[in-house]
Amino acid sequence: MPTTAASAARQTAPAPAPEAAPQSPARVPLVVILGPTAVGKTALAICVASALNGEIVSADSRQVYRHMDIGTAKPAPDELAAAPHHLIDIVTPDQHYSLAEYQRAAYRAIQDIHARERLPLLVGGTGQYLTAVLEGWGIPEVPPDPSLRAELEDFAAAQGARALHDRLRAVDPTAARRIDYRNIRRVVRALEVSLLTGAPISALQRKSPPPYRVLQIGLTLPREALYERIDARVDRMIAAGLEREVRALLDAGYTWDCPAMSGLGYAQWQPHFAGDATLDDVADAIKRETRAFVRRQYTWFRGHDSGIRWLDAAQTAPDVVIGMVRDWLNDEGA
RNA sequence: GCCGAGGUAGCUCAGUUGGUAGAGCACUUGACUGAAAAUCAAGGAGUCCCCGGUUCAAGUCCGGGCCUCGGCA
Repeated sequence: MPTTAASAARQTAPAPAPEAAPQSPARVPLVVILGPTAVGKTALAICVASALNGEIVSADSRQVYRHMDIGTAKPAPDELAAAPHHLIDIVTPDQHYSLAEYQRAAYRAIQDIHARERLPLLVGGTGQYLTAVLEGWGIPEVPPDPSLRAELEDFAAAQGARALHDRLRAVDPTAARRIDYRNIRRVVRALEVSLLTGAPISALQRKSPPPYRVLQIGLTLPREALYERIDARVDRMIAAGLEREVRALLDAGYTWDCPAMSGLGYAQWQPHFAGDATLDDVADAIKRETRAFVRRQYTWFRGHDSGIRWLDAAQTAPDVVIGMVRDWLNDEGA
């Protein structure tokens, strides 16, 4: 059971090793390993963590869910055991998890690791999560209000997306200008903040960067090679029993409208279980949508690149990265 | 061999009474502050199977050819 292995790994608190311990208490060193899905971040991060007394803080919006192991490409039990991991398997698939909760948990995990005199590694492909942590986004303190959201969505369905957007423009013209009226989800969120606080969301969005000294390593591959890796990985997931995993989730009572079920590798099974798609259709859909997803990831990284050192995953041995991180740690204070 | 259907964007197809082509998906790109593996937007792309004919004008009509699929032999 991967869940147990993960829990065990999380609870293990290895003895501090002074070798890589940061000397400056004021500035927490943070190594970030980011990149598109399937590029090989997990394996690299574990090598670096093992070599440099590190602990991994996952920045993956899907690996937070328990019982979703194959489809989220969660680290295997032996990988979880090889280095402490945080923010994996922390909620059930029917729970709503959010950016704000992630950001808080990530800051706490990074502080804790630093307090243990170990090296925090922030590793993942969820660009928004990474950026919110690194840039210190001040996320408006307005938790989602499901009934208000439903009400606003119904309004859009009845009156049209334009009418909903008009309501936003009336209370928050700045946000209205930035959000496409057809993107109902974002219009709803902006309105939600306005209606619940009386303040426009655009006025509440601030940044206060955390006191970290950051090394960002971006792992990348040529598009074609990455697509091939994705196709192979999807085939492997299916061979490893992805269908069984999805069925088990449904049998456990989790429904298609659970937030976790919208993820790649899960949502694509719905037509198959309804009898409208073959297994090949499902595999094709997962591959196709994963390829589209990596393009979105690159768009995010390109637009939020504050000094990412990009490395070709096929041409960079883990030792090279370990050396790079070690040099960077030794440069501290220089 | 005969009968029928069809050959239009990478794929599946739509193209109204003839006026030099569209849709979905793919592909590429962009947005993104409590659903983000979500959600939304933009863009490039086609010798309309080939040859000939009718016409001011043919993806569209006529003739011939090639190819694919189905049925019958």
